[in-house]
Amino acid sequence: MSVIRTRFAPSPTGHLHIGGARTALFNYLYARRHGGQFVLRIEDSDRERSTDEFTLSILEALSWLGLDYDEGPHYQSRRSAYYAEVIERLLAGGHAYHCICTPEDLEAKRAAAQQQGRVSGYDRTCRDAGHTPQQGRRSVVRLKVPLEGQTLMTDVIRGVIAFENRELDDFVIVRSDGNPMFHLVNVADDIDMGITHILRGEDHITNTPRQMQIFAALGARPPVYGHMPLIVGQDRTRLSKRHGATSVLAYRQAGFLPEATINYLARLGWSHGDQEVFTRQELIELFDPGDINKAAAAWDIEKYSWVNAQHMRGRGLEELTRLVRPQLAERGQGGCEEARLRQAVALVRERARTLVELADQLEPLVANAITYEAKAAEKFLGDKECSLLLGLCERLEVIESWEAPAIDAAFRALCESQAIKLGALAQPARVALTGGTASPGIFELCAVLGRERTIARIREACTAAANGALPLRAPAQ
RNA sequence: GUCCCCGUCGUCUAGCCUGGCCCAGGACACCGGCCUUUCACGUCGGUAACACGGGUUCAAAUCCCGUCGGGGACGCCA
Repeated sequence: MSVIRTRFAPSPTGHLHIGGARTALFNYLYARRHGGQFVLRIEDSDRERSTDEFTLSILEALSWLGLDYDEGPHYQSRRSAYYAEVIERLLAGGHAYHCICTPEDLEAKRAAAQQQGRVSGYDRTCRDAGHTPQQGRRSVVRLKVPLEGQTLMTDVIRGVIAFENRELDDFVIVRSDGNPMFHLVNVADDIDMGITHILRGEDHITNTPRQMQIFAALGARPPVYGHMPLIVGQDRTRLSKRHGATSVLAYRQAGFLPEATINYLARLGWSHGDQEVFTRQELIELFDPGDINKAAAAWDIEKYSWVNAQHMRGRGLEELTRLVRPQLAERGQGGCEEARLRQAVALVRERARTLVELADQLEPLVANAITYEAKAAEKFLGDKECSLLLGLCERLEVIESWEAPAIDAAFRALCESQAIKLGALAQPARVALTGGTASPGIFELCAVLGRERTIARIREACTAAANGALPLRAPAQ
């Protein structure tokens, strides 16, 4: 049994998107699962649309996801000599021919064919014309696909799929400018790089028989194919910007962890019994293309968030603190001392699903100045509440050890003396300290904030409220 | 239009190949109870699906046929 080799072959015409990331992931998992190799190949054969910027972005996204490759990146733009050789072989072997039909002619024929309900492919005008390249005449090279018979593809996900060869047209493999095209370079490279298995999107199903014809013409054995279901939006149409971010790196920005991302991506179309949360190692051990589903899967940010929360829980306090720092820094709150930040993280970690949410909740705990939700302030920072809060401050000042139990006791003592429920004091205190009505437990909150800060913030809030000078913020949605 | 793929709760899915254990299981979301100083977390419970129609069979989500619906591909893009 030879070594399994898979590949990811993105075209650098955009950032790595969700679908591409899952393709890369499955090929990576399959290679790792079987002790094979995972090859990265940049398909930049479209010089017009490929850019270095996108290549770098794709590389960065793969690195963030931890999809490390054993070989590459290979760049198609640097392999012209090899392709020229392959083209020559096809031409010499009578498997390809020069075609001098003009784009305008083809356009007209296509339109006519579609209108009449015929196969809209090339009508093979030049197939047996024996044209040779000539000075001053533009020609493309087409593959000579058999006119009869079938091309059978065995798909590991869908079983055998049969295509009538007459439905395949003599597609272009070399442009008139001499540059080889997708089908040709894709297959030529898969042969040269010894690729044994290809998992790719369902949108390639109809490309596969064409590519298999190139393998046949070159006398090479095609790899094992598996066509994965597409990832679609909630409305079941192809995923696009209007369904939310499609770029993987945008989700890093949104505070998702790479482990959670590959976990969720893997579960889109693949499953292992009832298990929902997987570590990278588990995915490698359990992945089997035979378990991939056939129907398209809808992208669901809610479930992704839940998976992310699960993975955040698996992280240690120290690591979570390290991960959230950049998020805080972006808001100008990166300077918090380590010990205090760590305490704050411990306090809010259970209530955040992403690093961004974590930073949101951390802000009142680490920032020097906060803003207030108008509605909350109006309801909980009236004169009556403020006098209560000022009374609280007096009690807080004399607490011996500034820790949650003692703070708890001070709150309760005041409530008892005023014959009010704890909530009647805790809620105003919460609003004064965080600017909103939702937060971690108030005693722990005070403890992390520190005595000075707690008392100062309450007093400032009361003064500002009395003067109608509270800095307001837009309500959280 | 032609070719190809797909069709289990709103969503991700288990089950389908090897019919009975499935008046269909889990998860997200949603609704309600508990916990509680708020919001979360947690916990307990609930609503909710085999696209439709024919077969085959003692028995079908599972096998066969058809219908309908959705998606993809039809480029000198990849």
